Amino acid sequence: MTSIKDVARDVEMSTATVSRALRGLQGVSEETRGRVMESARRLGYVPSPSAAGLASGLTRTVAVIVPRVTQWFFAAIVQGAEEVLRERGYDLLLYNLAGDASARHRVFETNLLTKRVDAVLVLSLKPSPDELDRLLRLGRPVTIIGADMPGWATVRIDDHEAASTATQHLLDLGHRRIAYIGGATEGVLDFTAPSARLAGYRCTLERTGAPPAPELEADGAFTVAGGLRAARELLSGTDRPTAIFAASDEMAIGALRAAQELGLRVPEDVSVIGIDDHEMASYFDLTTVAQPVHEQGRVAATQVLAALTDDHWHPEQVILPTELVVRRTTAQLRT
Amino acid sequence: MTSIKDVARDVEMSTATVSRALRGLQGVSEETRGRVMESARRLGYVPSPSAAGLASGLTRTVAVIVPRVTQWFFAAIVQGAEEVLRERGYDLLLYNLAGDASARHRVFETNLLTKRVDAVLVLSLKPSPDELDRLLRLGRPVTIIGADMPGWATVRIDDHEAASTATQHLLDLGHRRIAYIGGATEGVLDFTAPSARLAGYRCTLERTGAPPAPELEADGAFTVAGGLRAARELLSGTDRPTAIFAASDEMAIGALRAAQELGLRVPEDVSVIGIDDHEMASYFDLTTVAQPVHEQGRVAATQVLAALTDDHWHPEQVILPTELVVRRTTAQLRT
DNA sequence: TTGAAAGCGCTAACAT
DNA sequence: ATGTTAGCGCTTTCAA
Repeated sequence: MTSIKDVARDVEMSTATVSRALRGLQGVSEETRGRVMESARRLGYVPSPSAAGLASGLTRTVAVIVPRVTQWFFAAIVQGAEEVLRERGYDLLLYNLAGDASARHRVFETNLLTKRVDAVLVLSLKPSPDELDRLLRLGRPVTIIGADMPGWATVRIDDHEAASTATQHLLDLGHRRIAYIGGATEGVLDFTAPSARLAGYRCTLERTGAPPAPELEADGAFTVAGGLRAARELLSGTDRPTAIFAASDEMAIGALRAAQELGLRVPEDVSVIGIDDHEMASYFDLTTVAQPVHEQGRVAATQVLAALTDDHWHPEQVILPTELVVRRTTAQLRT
Repeated sequence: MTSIKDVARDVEMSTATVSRALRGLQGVSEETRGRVMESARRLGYVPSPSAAGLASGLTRTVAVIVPRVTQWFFAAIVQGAEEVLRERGYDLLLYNLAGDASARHRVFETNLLTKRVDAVLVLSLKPSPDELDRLLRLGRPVTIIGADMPGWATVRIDDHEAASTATQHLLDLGHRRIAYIGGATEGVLDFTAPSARLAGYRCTLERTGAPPAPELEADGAFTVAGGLRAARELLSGTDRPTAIFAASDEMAIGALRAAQELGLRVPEDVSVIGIDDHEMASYFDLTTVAQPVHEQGRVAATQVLAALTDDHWHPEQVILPTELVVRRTTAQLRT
């Protein structure tokens, strides 16, 4: 393996100069840089990240902690983050918790990340106080995506508002019995969105004078299967809701399925709206409140990289806009 | 930052012994190991992967090169691989090409990976001869998933057979005008599955005496949108096919959509079958040839780790079984 | 603009 | 079972 030393010998210069030339630092004459680059190429020089990391304390690697890569939403954020990291020459270390508490424990509790990454991106997880403490002690930039964590750098949408938009859309269509399918407001993969969305739903309903009814609120675990189960329950009782607001498109898709199973037509018999604008949403004709998923990944990555370079940077809370996308699963209430 | 040296000083032993104790090597008395562990914990010792990597030449990191994480199929494989890597204490470096030729170039051409990872997993990509050459010169275990590359360690399904199963299912239902939606057999994100599946389709048709008709073969680019476009075309002509076999579930979902747009009922007017058993397949009632996606990731990861530890290991070609899953998008031909 | 030299934190070969 | 001793390949003062 040819090292910086071989190149130095080849161009008859010190390794220090070669290192500087290779990294594009200033204070190297153009002629020298040219000779170094040429020699490096000719000798097939490949830098050693381990050696650079050991010497500089920087790894040019960012950890991304994700609840489940198999969920389109998370994968899209990862993709966004990867793009900007790659552009800037950073590598992405993926930690997929996949609903596994021990995986979560391993990533947060052991100081696994300490000397391994320059920054951390946490997706849609609400770290516990203890976990936050460990993240803080990493002494590295951390950005949290999709959760509201005051004092931390975050990138998210206004979940309360998004839920409000969805609920209001149904109200505007004349619906009054509006069910809500959400998710546990705490647990292994908890984040702050579920509670904010639930609150947005309740608030908006209350403004109409209609008090939220507990029997209209169900847990769909933010999965298609969960949404299916929840909607089955909601729709099979007597006095069923005329509309369902699911806090995620996947749950909404489950709800569509439940309606179909029960012989209910959408939107004639029941309207359904979700949040996300999932890649499959348009194929289900799903009305939804779209959020810029991919973009959240890009912004978060940009943010940690800025923290890494800017001398005095301080945590920022970015809130990205959402937009109501009306398709064909919501319609005027039939009287 | 406390290092191995601090622990050595604390327990009054050499760094070599501490290193051995920490790594669980044999040749360390139980008493010593205990004291070292206790001291390490007490001092808040965190190992430095860079230092270990530099000294040992091993990074305990595996690169996973994926066409697009946002596609469920790839994400599921990544998840499978991540599980076994994590169990064994390896980290996963994600390289997402996302249809970007320059990203592909960057990963393969520059020797980015050389001193960075211990092994490489390549998903559903057919490396060019030049790329294969570079992979080979990494001198590291490489496993290719979803492509048929003789001489290399691979994990995949029998694509020819899977396509045959799907086609035969349609034939068994009485269909004769069976269209095929596949994907380019070369390009930036090419792999060997498209051609094998096309061949399986053609072969099976030929056995019935029906020569494959070029006008029944379309390109759906392995995406929902592509499948939609292709099926629109196929279904709007005169003498339209009575069944469509899409080489992936996503394209099949697009085909379902096209049928719906054109006012055709599935399966009464047209049968549709896919390959994969995508997580959304059951919600579309899609008949498909299921493949063990997650498992392919696990097997591939297990394979490279074995290559890393076994003294004399040689590349193996693992073929995982597929299974016809009949749902409600295929039915007997109506005469 | 360049060089000398120390050292980042660990592993591994060789001793004992 | 434990210690000694070289590095691994790079970055980073400090000097020139």
